[in-house]
Amino acid sequence: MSMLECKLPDMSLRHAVLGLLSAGPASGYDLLKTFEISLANVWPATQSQLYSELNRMAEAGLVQAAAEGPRGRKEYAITDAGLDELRHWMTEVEPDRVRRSDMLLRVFFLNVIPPHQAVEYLHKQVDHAEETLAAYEEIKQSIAGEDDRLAVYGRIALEWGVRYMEMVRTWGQWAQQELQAAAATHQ
Amino acid sequence: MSMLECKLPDMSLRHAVLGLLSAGPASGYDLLKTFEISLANVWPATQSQLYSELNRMAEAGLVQAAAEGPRGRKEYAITDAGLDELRHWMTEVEPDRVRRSDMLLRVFFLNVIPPHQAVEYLHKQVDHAEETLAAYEEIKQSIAGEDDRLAVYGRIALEWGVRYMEMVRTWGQWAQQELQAAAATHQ
DNA sequence: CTCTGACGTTCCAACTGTGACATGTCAAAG
DNA sequence: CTTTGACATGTCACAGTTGGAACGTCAGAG
Repeated sequence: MSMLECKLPDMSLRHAVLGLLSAGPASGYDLLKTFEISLANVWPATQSQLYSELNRMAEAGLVQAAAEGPRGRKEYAITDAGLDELRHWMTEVEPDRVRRSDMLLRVFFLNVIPPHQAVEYLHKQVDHAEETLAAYEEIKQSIAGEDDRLAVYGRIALEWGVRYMEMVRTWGQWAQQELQAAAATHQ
Repeated sequence: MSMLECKLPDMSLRHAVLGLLSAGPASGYDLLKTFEISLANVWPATQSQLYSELNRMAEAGLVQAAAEGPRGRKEYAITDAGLDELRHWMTEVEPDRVRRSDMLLRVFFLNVIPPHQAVEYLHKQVDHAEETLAAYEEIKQSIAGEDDRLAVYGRIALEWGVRYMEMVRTWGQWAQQELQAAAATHQ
């Protein structure tokens, strides 16, 4: 009945951009690099998405095209309104916890393939977790020295990744045993 | 250069439907209920998506409209082609590991809010994890008796959820301490 | 008998995300 | 001087996701 019930779109990309710009002005190209390097595993974005979002955000007054550099480079800076919006999103908006996982979706249907293939599937997930874990541990070592304010939060996010991969690894190992135990019972 | 490089769309919804139908025929309405109850946390789907996907799948020969019930009810059954496609997806297609998380995205930008609010944010995540964990543990108890083939995989998926929530809980607690330690250092 | 609520399907508008294509600048290597 | 590759932005079509509106059936409660 009420128009208040309507749900607004997420637009987390917008907030990701605001977050990056809160650390200082940058061009679309700069932001793209940052997305590829440090936000790739949390909120990936393509170039086309980024540039059009920046234009929309400029129109909405959340960012300002601060300076024009060579090669048509446009440097954007966050505005006060943008900073307000970012803080509002950080503190007032409930994170969306629904997380699609086709890895886990497959687990629900493992009964359609023979048990040895199901075990193989789980084994592959463990392998992947171990590889990623090794990569994360290396990053962890490389940033161990820094102790500035920004590094603290980066380390906390990275730690999430480490613990997540450890979780997947032990879960996958446990699940394989579980399957073999079930196979033995049903022989 | 080559046309082989093009990436096909995911269509995991399609495979989720195939997976559900592999357990027996069902109508769009039935499937919708199953999505809402058991797949909600892994691959949510809306009614409009489901019905149109079912029509597309019927056209593609992956499912068949088996029987017409009362109230225009159309019961779909998986075909051999559908089963082949499901098995192919289970064993040959690499799961997509990119997982967007606006909860974790916020962590990257916690420096834009005062430390006490950052701690509060992490605390909220811990609370939520504990609540969800309690709900999962209850489900775990309720299905502890069954030991049929299907229950094995359901239990494995549920265990993932339990371990994930435990991970978030301990990570969040650790992160709060980390923040307080950092605040003390920089006083 | 009428109303309610569950059952059941279809269509549509809006937005997000993806990949491909188009366009052009500038610096450095050969 | 030409080519390569990084820099830099814009636009398009297509597919997936969401929410809502619309339509109709059937069983049971009052």
